[in-house]
Amino acid sequence: MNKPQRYAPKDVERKWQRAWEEAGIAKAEEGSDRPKFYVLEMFPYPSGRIHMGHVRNYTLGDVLARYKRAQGFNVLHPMGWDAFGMPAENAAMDKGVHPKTWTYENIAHMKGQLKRLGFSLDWSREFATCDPEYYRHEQAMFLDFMDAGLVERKKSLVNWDPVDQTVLANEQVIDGRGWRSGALVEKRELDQWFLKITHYAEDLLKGLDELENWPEKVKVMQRNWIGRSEGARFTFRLVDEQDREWPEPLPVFTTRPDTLFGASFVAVSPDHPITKKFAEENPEVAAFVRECAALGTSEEAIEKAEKKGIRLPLYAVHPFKPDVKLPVYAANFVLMTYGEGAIFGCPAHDQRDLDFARKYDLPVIPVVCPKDTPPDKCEIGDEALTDSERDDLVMINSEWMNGLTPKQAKEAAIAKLEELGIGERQVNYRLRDWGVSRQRYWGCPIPIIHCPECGVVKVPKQDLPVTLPEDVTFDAAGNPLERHPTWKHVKCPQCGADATRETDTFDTFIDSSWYYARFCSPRAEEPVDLDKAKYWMPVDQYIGGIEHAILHLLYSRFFARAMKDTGHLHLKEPFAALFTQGMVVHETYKTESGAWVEPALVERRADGLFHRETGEKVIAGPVEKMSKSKKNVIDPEAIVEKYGADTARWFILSDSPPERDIEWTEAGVEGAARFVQRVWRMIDDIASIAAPADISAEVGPDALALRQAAHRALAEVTKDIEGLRFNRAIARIHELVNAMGEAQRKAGDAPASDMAFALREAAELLVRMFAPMMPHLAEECWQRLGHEGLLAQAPWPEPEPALLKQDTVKMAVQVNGKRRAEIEVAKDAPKEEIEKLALEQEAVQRAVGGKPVRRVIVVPGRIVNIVV
RNA sequence: GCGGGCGUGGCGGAAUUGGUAGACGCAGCGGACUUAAAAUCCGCGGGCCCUAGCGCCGUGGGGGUUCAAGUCCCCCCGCCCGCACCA
Repeated sequence: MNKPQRYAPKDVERKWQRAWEEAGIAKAEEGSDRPKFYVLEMFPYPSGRIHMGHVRNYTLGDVLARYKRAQGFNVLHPMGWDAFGMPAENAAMDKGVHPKTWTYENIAHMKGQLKRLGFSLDWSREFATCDPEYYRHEQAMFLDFMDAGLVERKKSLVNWDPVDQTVLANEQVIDGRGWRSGALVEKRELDQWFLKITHYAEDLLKGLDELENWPEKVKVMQRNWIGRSEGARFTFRLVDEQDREWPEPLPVFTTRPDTLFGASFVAVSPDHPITKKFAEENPEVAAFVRECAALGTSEEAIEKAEKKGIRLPLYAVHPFKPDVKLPVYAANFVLMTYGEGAIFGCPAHDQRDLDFARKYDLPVIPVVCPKDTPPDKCEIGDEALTDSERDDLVMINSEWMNGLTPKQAKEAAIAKLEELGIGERQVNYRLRDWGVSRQRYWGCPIPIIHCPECGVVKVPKQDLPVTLPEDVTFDAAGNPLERHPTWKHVKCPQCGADATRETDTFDTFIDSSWYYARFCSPRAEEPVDLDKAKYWMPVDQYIGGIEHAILHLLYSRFFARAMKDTGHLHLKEPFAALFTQGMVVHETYKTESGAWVEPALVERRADGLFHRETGEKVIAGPVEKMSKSKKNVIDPEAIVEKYGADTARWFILSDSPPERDIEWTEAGVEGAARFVQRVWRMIDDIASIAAPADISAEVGPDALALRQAAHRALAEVTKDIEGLRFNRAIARIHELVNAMGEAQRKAGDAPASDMAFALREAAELLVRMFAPMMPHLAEECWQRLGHEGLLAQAPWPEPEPALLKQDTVKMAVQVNGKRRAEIEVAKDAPKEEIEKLALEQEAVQRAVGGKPVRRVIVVPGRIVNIVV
């Protein structure tokens, strides 16, 4: 046998990548009548370099894309760039690079990295969201959304960074300070654009039930986020301390109208108009409002804040008992943004109300009581009785509702409120409208002009896109669009008067809320070519990180609905199946002085870990998500350089199921690299054996066993890929390679013709089944095996049914549930025969020990259990 | 607090509908080859025991259902994630 050459991934991979590109293997076919499969991974932000999370994400998608292609599907597997966002502006401020330059350079670099990983992406459909050619459609759709009543402009409180002169997202406020400037963040009221996602609250909630191939976890998170609750809205009559009627009645929302007879106070939000009114004339109320506002910024403060309130000189008249007047408070735990910003307090049956009542010495009147407790014994201590669904509860102290269950009482109370004409049944949602205005440069300009005469005017569609000016500066705080000398000064398209452009840009989440649809027709004159979308949409498999469980995925579902209602799309649910992959994690390292050390600088010696350069002792810390701050980052480019793309792909698919976190280890990668070499040697070896093209001669037992192993592995791997269980598929492939190695060894240098055939057949099947995971190695092996043409274009093999059938099966024999022997029987052997054979076993006889056999359970193909 | 998930060797993880627990990989140990090393190949590998067996125990803990439980039911413990004053 000639000495096999080491497989050299670097040259080989480049060669096949070029071949694939020339053959256009990844190009989705237009106008095809084949069934389609749209596999999409969340597109990356072009931060500069790809990271291991990308490698995992895109490898998962690529395996599926290649597999589906081989299965005969017309596969759409596109890639683009989520290219607007803050880091580009930060780079501009830090390094003086223009955001556009920075972004497009990053894209070019990362595209090269993705290509070197061998992902079969249809690059002809590529776009970046910062291309005017992309965002002009976003602007056009926004105008259509306006016409459809899905856009609103209103004042809203924002986090304002006084140093950077910009609005911050909640996530960018850390302990009340701006994450970049460190300045104390202020609440400011600004005019903002909103998309009315609440219009679809019910539909977004209901739609979740249809998404069978979404993780339950994500659906639950979205359900909670939408936060539907059923209850009643009604109004209190208010009177002042002189018993004079207050001009405006006070609306409140409650989910517990059944507990109305237990009400002992009414509370409004510190931001409520009533509170504000009293704050104007009463300094104590004003102080209280300020105190609450100050507390509002830090999340921890909210968590631990004590229930606090201040009396307002008002009383609320109980709707069912006109002679009862409830004191009105402004209270810190009542949110202006939910419901009506006002509540009635029923201390006996709500924990917050109870805490509040104990503090201010308000009555606690139980109105719900367990059936078996006498009403006069029903007392509330420090814990409110909040249950209302239990059937063993009855209403007490509630006049005409006494004796009803809380459930019945809810209905009765609502009916009464309706009869009195002061309230009705209402459904409330936690979901708020989506504020999309950002005071930033590097985003999609909002296509609006403010005219002193005409007010808000839409930019006419023929004037789109409103493009970003490129001659901007980043040397001052604030929005560069705001201070640009000319950009914002325009004539009103309606009356021609001097007017100003909207200088806010869109939240970048808008960009990613419809890109999946654009990929169907990336160069269309319309946002989406409906004919194309009708073929390609929905995305059959969407893959990405769990961190987008709510925002991106909910916004996308909203956008699809809004697009449908404005004629830009034909369906409501863009992603038929969702897969959320786990993170790539790595051990962390620190020196004894506490400095983080990157893995590349850690040297493993017999007596511990040491810093490669300084020689310091290094301590291994917990395994955590790769992050720059902890320096536990492995650069994919270095891995590809050292081991090749296939090794990286193989390792990241091995061991851990894709939905779980995977630990990146040097040893693991080495193992994957060894496997690549082993496979190559084996294929090279088998390729040099002359094998018959057909097998008409007698097949011996060894050859048959190998054939069966290969075909079974194929069947298993096919199932596993189909179910995205790539770690299992890989285990099956390892098993086949082990079996082949054994057969090879047994057969020696000159195998008989039946074995030669079996080896070659196994080799070909092996190569074809790992091809989606290690496509370069597969092509090289395919060629070595004498094939012409690309494996990437070959169909998926099918196992021969005859070889999947087993003639005999091994069955365990248990006595009283304990395994005592194993028998081999014909697969279709009758139960009686199996039973007889089992009882004949020596070990079984010993275990039975002459005791009478009470029962024998035979599960054909699985087990025999003898009960004595 | 509410909701979701998880708990299996030294580690990552397999295990069909309840049917031989620990597939496969990593690390480890032993051996072959070699002057030596690397590479490669082969083998071993849950725990316990002065009883080494035809033994006993074993999937976070306790109980239950069953001929049979990692898997189903009840209770408890621990960990991870999400939401959190939502009336």
